[in-house]
Amino acid sequence: MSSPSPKFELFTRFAEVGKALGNSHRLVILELLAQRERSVDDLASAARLSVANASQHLRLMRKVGLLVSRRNGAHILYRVNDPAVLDLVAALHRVGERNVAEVREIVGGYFRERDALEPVSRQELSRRMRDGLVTVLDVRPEDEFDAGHLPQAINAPLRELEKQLRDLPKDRDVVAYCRGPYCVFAFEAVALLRQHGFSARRLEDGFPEWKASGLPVD
Amino acid sequence: MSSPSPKFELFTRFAEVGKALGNSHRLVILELLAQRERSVDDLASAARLSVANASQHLRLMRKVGLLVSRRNGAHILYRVNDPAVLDLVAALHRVGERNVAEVREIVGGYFRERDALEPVSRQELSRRMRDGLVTVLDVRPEDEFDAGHLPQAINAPLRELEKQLRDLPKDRDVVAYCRGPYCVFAFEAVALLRQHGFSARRLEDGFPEWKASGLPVD
DNA sequence: AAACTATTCAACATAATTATTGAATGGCAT
DNA sequence: ATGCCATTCAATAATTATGTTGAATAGTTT
Repeated sequence: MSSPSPKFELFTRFAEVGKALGNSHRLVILELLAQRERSVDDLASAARLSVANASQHLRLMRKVGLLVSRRNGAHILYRVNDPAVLDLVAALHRVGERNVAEVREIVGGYFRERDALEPVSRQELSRRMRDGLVTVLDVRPEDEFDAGHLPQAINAPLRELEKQLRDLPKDRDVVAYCRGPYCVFAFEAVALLRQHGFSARRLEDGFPEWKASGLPVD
Repeated sequence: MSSPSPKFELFTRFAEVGKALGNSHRLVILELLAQRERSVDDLASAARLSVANASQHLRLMRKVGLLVSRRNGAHILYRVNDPAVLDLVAALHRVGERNVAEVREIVGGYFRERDALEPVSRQELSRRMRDGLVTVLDVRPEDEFDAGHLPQAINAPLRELEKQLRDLPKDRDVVAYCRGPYCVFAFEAVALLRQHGFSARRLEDGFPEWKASGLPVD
């Protein structure tokens, strides 16, 4: 344990990964990239960052192994390549959610009031989909839907959801999902659906978690 | 997503947890506290930090929910209270190990050369312990052993291992473990045991992982 | 080859983190 | 109460992170 031991150097590398997770903009980018591959300027506008700044964040995350990139024509596309990264982000969210007092307030004050009912678990939704008893609604933007979604899911981005309501069968429960457990789209969609008389709940988390757990995707 | 949305604030909290993981000294402290509860000055000397500095690191980790503390007489004792934190640290190590190129070099250059054989998995060790075919060696310091260890394990801190060698049966395999997958003690112990003619391997990870996976402890 | 475009780099100002020092707090024991 | 000890706080200096700007690069398209 004297001077920089090999073990301490390892821990220094691990700490670099931690540092890379230590910025909210980067966590937003990570969530976006958990949905699908995206180019730098695409990400920059989605995360409301300058291109140069987004590029720097991306470079850092690639350096510590959270992301990989490839060239496609004029664009450089980044993505999350390692399922272990999704585990890591999920674990981070879990600890954050459970333990940070202020987070509890935000979760309680904003999210819970829009979702009196408990969310649906992946297993439960999977079972009810087999029985054909449920309408599955993907409320993410169309591009993310196209890059992969739950089987039988209907894409209904929030802005267009109101128009699509008439096409949904009223006699079936609706389960809405989006990017992940803290994605506001699903909460808003459930609120809107209930206003219009639907029996609606949200999936406990989002598409990346569904896919990572080995359940089928289209 | 306009201005500080509730979701972005949540991500800011998550990022604070990430930041707390973004320092190698704090990761060392976390590993120590994954073994057992410890006081501030105890930790400070174990991690080779000043007391004031250790106190600051501990306060930060407590703030974001990685640690909790309680008073015991004149001392304040810190510990890891939430199993989700162990998951998080494990996920961090996994990503770091898999993806950071320099880590691979360190692992390859230092650890692997001391451990030609593959480590033993928890399941394998558990099975062989049931069959009574193996000597289990806990090479952590005595205080950590006393706070909890694998059933039937013999405590042999590295410094005393050489003296204890004569008491170990030579006809049985030895499996050594310590604090976690990157704890040097187990590597050193295996090297020493092999020098003395034992058939020795190390457990793939350490005591906290064993305990967290629900296996029995003494 | 030239013009174009997406991305990265470099330099900078600002802000945050880190470790140190020494002082302050607040239980505990005499 | 008084002194003692472990811990925390406050102030500081050095280091590192962040986001902007504008320029450089490198690959594509015309």
